[in-house]
Amino acid sequence: MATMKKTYHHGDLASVLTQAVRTLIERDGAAHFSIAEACKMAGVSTAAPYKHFKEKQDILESVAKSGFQDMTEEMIEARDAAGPNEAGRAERIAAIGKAYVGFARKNPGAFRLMFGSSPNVKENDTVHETGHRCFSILIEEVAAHLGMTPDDDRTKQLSVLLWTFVHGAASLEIDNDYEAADTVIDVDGMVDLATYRLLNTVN
Amino acid sequence: MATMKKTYHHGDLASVLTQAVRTLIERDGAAHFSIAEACKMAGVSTAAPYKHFKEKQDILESVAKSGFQDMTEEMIEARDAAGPNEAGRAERIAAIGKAYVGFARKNPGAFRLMFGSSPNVKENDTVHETGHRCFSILIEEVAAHLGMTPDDDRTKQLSVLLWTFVHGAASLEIDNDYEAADTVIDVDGMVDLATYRLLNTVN
DNA sequence: TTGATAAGTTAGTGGCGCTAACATATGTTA
DNA sequence: TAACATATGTTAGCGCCACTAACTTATCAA
Repeated sequence: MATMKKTYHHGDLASVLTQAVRTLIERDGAAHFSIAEACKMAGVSTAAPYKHFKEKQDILESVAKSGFQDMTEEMIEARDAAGPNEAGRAERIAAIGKAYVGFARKNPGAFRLMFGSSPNVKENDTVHETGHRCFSILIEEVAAHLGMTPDDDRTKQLSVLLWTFVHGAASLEIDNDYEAADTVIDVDGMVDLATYRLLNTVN
Repeated sequence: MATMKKTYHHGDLASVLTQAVRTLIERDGAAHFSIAEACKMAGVSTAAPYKHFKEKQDILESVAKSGFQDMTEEMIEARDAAGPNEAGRAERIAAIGKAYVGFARKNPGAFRLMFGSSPNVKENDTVHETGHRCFSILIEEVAAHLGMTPDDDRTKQLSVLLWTFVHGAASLEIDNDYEAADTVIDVDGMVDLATYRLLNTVN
């Protein structure tokens, strides 16, 4: 399928369109990209997408899902590169946080789409599930750190605390809001520091 | 001006439109509201706004500015209600953080507009300045807490650390992302806890 | 070979942001 | 008070967009 050309049928339009949209989202933002332009990039008419997606929203959900998959991969990779999870070591958790911010830095448009609510792509079941699996990477690591189960509410509460910080860091960085602080900001260093302080013993 | 009616000239269209847009932004998001609908609400033709604003973006900047003013007021009020700023007390700083989250909760559309970047309203000088003044509320409180000047970089760095957390909390809450954690979350309580832990001694 | 279906096309609709040309109200000055 | 300049409305229309209807062509299975 990938090598088909010059046929009346495109061959793999759904995934080509998803990729084109992802590119446009990084350029224009999820709110302002146009399907029409993605069609030009893919070399098809503006009506073609509607054979694969019911509406614009569906394409965005497809993009969000692929974003969550990429983010999960990058978090796992960063975690594994950070050494073992031993008592008192916060490096693996901090590495997950820095991967989270790193993903946002590289894919700001996708990041806003994945976590924003206009459009709200999270009500789609598969997007929701993919996002949930992404969050569970952090949950598992915090559970191991605390010596508790992933289901324990103390595990969840601490994970949410950590998530909140890195989400703020990612958001403020990609939206250029740190500029208001009039000082040089080392976001990764902040994540290290905040992880250490927020983990500080059990609640 | 406020009581004029039935005249050919509207009287106060700019501020009526700004208010209509702010209402629509809360309903549809800053990306999806339409000027046309705001015109219907104000009872004027779709061309009328362009006598007061060069383009859609200008109306959004007007909305963002009024949002920052409201947020600043609410932060000041919450801070003053939290008692004196004495050594070891973090209540005033936490109160500012909770007011930040509270503003976002009550005005999610305006909040996203103020801190988001699509559309980017912060390049407008007066918006930028109003936002800067808002941030300085926190800076001053942290400076007093540390016994340092607002200009000291340690003051700024710690302020940014605190801001990052509350911004994450506000964003995740209004975008319904905490749902992924599958547990009850007390955001205000989290802000208290995080403020205490992040303040913990000097960097 | 054929016939159902998948996946393209063109043409068109209604809504949008925005502009041009025009109309009317307001306020200043002779 | 008359008349002009300017501010602030109007209608009409452009080009772009999401999306649909009706049609055409390719693919695959019987």
